[in-house]
Amino acid sequence: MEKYSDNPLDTKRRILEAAGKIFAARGFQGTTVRDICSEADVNIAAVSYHFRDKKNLYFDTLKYWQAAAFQKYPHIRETDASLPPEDRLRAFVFQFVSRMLNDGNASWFGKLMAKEVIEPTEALDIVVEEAVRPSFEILRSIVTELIGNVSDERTIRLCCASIIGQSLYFFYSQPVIAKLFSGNTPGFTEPELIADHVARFSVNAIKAFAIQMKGDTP
Amino acid sequence: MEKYSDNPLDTKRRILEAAGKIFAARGFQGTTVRDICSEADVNIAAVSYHFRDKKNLYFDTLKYWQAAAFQKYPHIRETDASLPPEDRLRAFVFQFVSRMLNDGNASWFGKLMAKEVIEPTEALDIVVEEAVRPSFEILRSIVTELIGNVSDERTIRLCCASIIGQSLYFFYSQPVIAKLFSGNTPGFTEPELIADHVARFSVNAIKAFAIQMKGDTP
DNA sequence: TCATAATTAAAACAATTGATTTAAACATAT
DNA sequence: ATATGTTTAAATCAATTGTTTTAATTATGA
Repeated sequence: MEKYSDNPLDTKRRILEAAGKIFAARGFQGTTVRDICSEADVNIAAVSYHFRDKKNLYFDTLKYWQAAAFQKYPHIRETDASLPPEDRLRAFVFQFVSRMLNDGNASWFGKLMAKEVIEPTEALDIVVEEAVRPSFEILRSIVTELIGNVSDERTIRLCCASIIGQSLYFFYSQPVIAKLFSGNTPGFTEPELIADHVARFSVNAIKAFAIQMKGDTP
Repeated sequence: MEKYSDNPLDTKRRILEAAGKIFAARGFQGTTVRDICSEADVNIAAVSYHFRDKKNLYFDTLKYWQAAAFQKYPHIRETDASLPPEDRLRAFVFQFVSRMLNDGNASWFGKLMAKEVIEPTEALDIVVEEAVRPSFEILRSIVTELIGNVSDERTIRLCCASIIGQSLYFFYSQPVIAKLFSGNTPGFTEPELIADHVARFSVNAIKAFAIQMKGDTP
């Protein structure tokens, strides 16, 4: 048969790569370790040996691809704080959407995350604490600056949710949108165009909020 | 053991009820026919007898609960066209969110739909054509009226997507939001409050759009 | 070179699952 | 009431799946 891998780490990594692809496509339940091992071109026993069991492999896969996604599309930097909040919001949405929509491997984290949100397992904690919360805190600071100091915590949170919700929709619903518009979907797939729209839409909304609230509490 | 059902239709319906609950909770792959039959308190063979196989049962379950959800929360009526578009948008979002968030059985359709969107099967067609498209058309007419006749089709679609995206987020992300805010989530679970926020946020955004576009094409 | 540990291959196991089979229980009509 | 077709019960099948076992292969170090 085949020769052993040149690098002992190679087998482990090949499994993680294959697992990302297949878990992302079919979910935890829909994936068999045989599928993964076949895709990775390794023996079935390698999963038990390197990862103990399927569930642990799933955890490690999630962490592996989360790291990959955030390495390619890191959180927007603190130094960007000099920019006006409108620009920072657009940059945030762009990073957020790119991290998931990015063609190829990096998008596997987004798909894994989506499945985890819709049908949570014990791994939801990882997703929330290491991906959702950091993003949310950054967004919160942008929205807070944008809306001014006239607003309460609840309003800020709702506005953040509105922005995240829009951003996610363009990712989640790709198959639905394709069917709905018969594939004619200009502006629904390119991260730049999505970011432009979501940022503009949301800035408009929040600025009007700010004006309305200033009127409420003169 | 138990006596037979009083009504011969009872068995079939009991299976559909149980299937809705369990498919919604665990997805197609994560559900076993034994689980469903146990929950429905019927014999395993009843599934083959009444629904041919598991896949067909899943289809019928989807249709059954879709009908139930739309019976309880129908599309907003044409007669509402007399209302201003702001009010109609709020009513739309309220119906849309209630249809999914509604506690108890009716929410099963929303959960089934969410899973179908994230991990599509052959049943995605049913979801898009019978649930998504009709809703989208209604929303489109509201947004068109709201934004005025100065806008192009693409902008209208993007605004519709922003509204649907927000609405869905408050449903999809209940588990994430609960973790993120440690269960302290006022305004994130009640359909009325969600509808208030989403409608206000979106009306603000769209009206500003309308003004900006009027400036673009004088 | 040889011994020891690490890694992989191949086969097998035990449990689960979708589906079927066979016989019994039921309802309905004549 | 009896016959006929319908529905359910219980057992069984065949295939799949996660995991383990055993043996072979490779790398490493004295």
